Amino acid sequence: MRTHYCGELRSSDLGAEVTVCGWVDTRRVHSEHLAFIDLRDHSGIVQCVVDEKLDLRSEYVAMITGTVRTRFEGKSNDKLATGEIEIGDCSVHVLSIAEPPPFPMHERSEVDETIRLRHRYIDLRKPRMQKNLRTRAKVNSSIRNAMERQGFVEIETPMLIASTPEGARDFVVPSRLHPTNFYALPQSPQIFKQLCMVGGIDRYYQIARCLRDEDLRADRQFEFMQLDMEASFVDQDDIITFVSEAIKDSAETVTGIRPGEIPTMTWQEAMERFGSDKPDTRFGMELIELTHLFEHTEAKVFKVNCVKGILYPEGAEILGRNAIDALTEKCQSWGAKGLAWFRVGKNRELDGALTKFMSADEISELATSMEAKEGDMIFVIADQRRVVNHILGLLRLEIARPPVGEGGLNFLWITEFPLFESIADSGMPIPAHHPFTMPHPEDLEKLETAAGEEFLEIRSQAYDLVLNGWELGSGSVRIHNKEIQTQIFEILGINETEANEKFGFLLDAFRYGAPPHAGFAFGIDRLAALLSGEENIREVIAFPKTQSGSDPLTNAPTPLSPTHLEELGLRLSPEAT
RNA sequence: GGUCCCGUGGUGCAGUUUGGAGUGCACGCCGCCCUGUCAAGGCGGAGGUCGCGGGUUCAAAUCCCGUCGGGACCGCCA
Repeated sequence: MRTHYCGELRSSDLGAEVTVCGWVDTRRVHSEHLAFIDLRDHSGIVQCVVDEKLDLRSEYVAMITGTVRTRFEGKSNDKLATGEIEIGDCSVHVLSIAEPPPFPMHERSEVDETIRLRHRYIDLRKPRMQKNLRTRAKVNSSIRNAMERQGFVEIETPMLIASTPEGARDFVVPSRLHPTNFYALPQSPQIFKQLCMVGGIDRYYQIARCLRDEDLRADRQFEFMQLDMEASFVDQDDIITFVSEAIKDSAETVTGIRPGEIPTMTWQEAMERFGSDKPDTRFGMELIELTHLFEHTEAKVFKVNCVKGILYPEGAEILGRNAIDALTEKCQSWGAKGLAWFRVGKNRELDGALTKFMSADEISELATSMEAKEGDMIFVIADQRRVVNHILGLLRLEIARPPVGEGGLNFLWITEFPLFESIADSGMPIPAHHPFTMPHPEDLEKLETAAGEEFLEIRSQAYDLVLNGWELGSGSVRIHNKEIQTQIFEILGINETEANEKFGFLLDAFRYGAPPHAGFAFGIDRLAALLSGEENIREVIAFPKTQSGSDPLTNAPTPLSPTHLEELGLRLSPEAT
């Protein structure tokens, strides 16, 4: 139908007879003898000059044929890429009329997201969504290229699988042919990709849809896409190299700048310095160790096994009493007992509610340790080390996190995650990743001797990729050795029968010759969002769900008809209805 | 499971603190005028269950309770 896209016409097209198709953006009607119609497609906008009487309204779909010509002297518009030219002598075919859109098409004001989602097909026409979805497509494409180039083979894995007990809550699908039985939708292709390794695929990848029935957030939807990969006869460094290549390629494709070498930090260091396993390293304000200052303190609140602080530069001037109270309440809601704060005055004198319980030495050493300057604010948390790091990590973000799109792209590998995340009441450790994660080689001995809390010190060969404080993805070297696997199951309190019930087919597969293998997966929605300068992954998803998991466009989820339920052998409980 | 914020013509907002007539702004919409605009301009007009329910009050957009929807976060997401 068309000869050109609207946004592509330039002075070099002068004199050409062109046909463009698109939606009527703004129109400036002077009379029945002169009207300016801005026609829009995904490429941009072009001004069409119409000199006949036409009823062309906002969002009408039109095909316009005319001649490209320069605009009148001094009438060019430098805000438009096509601003030098216009299409004159236009003949217009209205292809579809349109009701007025339910929200403004210009992007000068934010529109309520529910309304955008209810009419997503209109929202998608806007430059923002056009740009974001095309950025996302570039990310997908460059990831595919990078993986193919590195010898990875794209394998598709099933969506209807068996539910496994570990991990996130499954979405389930009732089986018509096997009443009383259910499929689960995959939380990830984890087990299948390991089976691919046993199957000699050597290097597997997939841009995979994953589903988890957990509460939604700005960076979490029920369904999301991951670059999922696994490789045989490789170690952690190989995986980091493979994934870094794909990440750098996609960032370069979008931004035009290739990121430098991605730094690595151990989990331990991340927790101590940033209070998070996904530190946002775009800004400092690191956690400072203060425990040793208060070994002999009289101040009750500091008589605990860990005291740390953060320094908010010029915070004393920025934060009033109300703001401090609000931060204190936040910290308490996160699980802190309280928040100690000190305003820094002249000569590093400290002013705060707790100074009267502290010795002069403690006060001056606190100010010195924090490298405080006049006008700064010191925040201190005292508690169990885990709690202190966690709360200060959250507080640091609350106070000083830069907006998305500022501070560059700080990719970061976090390595040496602990093998176990906590100890259950039963005394059994709970795995931090999954039970096939290979322990750190230096900690294999500890695995045999550890008891109680000591288990938490055992490191694993699990690693995360972080970008600007978002967890992009995680992976690990897997256990392929039967002895170690048995040992892990023993520690976790999973006996052979139970192990076979839960992961039988994987363990079966491993009996027939499993290569050493390792893998990774990272979230494409999150990567695409951050590369698009969006702080919400819904902005890079064509048809996302709301925080409560509903879709204002299709009204999903909806009830099933009684017939439908009956066919599936399902009956709704009275409490649920 | 929990904390916090928002809900006012089609859209975005002000009004809520301190109760007093659906009061206001911008955009959009409809009609008329207008031959160089580009967020066109001028004149006129239509459009409201102040999310919903209950309570307090002579009187509720405003105060109280509940509820629904949306958003941010904690928990959760091996």
